[in-house]
Amino acid sequence: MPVKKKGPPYPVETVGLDVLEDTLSFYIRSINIALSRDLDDRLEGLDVARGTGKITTLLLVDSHPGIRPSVIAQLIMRDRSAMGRLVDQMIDHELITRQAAPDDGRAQELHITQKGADLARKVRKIATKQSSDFFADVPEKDQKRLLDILRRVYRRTAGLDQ
Amino acid sequence: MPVKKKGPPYPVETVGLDVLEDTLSFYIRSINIALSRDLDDRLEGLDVARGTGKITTLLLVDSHPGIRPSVIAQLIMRDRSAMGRLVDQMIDHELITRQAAPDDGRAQELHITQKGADLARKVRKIATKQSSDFFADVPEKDQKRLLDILRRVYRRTAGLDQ
DNA sequence: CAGAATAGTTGCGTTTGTCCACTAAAAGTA
DNA sequence: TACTTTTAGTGGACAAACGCAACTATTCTG
Repeated sequence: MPVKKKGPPYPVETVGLDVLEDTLSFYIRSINIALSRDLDDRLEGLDVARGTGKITTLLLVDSHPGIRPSVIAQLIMRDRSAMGRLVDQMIDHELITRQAAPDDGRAQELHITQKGADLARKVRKIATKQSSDFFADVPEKDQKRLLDILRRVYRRTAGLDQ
Repeated sequence: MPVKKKGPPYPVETVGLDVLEDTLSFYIRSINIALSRDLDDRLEGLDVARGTGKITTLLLVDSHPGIRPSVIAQLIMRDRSAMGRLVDQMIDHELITRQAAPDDGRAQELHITQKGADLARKVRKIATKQSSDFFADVPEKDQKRLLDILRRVYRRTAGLDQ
């Protein structure tokens, strides 16, 4: 007669996720957690840890000199107040500069600094490597597919299409 | 000679996302934001707003009577301390109960309450509907594919395979 | 029995984001 | 021109949530 093993009544590997098992939202949200942690680890001490916000802002300002905060805000799906703080922070770190827009007194234009440009180069490498490492197990073909689908969802959600 | 239009130097629709354009991480992280907001809206006042954590916990406790906090923690990718607080909160709301595990003095077993079970029923409906609404634009076939791929990534990340 | 590992708790600090109200400027309207 | 509405950005207050690290109590290993 086999001895009854100890251990939890429901070992992790065997637990069913109820309806979440088939829910895209659940997986996106869970993977997001792991993804963000992994990315943060790799950005250790780089003035740009935590959140998609800083990275995206840095890269956008670098590749679009004079871009406006409100435009970035929409792309990273944050409200203007959050965006403002983000900009403040990056200016403190001397990654970007802010100046009034010449043709619109309400708006600002953001520009990259030397330090920001240097960081942007590093961050590009890290971000792309991180993503490909993280999804390394996913077959090439599936990755492409995933990218296409998610890009579409993102663009629609951010209001970039139509 | 055409008059020079006002407006931002880089209108949102035309801004390229630099290397992020092809980075899975970026899309996952961005979509996650929209997804979470949408879900929170739909959970308005339901004792279970904010975070994948509460929903998953509720459903798991409901479908696995006696499940342990540490098992759930691993599935939702949180540390034990975060999980503990989550449990406290749900007990305060009288959604679940906690008791010592009979066979292991260190462990606990969680059980659903009537109120919790009722809520679980509602939440199942909301969560599945939310996900399918949100991804309604994605063709059925792509959704299946997405689900398969993401499920695999999740299971690997959460350490459920092997 | 001694040492290592596991489950859970608690305190601490940090960060992050959201809501709301407010200013200034520009655009629309008549 | 005068009036209204919309847009860009700022600042404060507030509320969570999360992770780390330290600590207790069990249990497992050898």
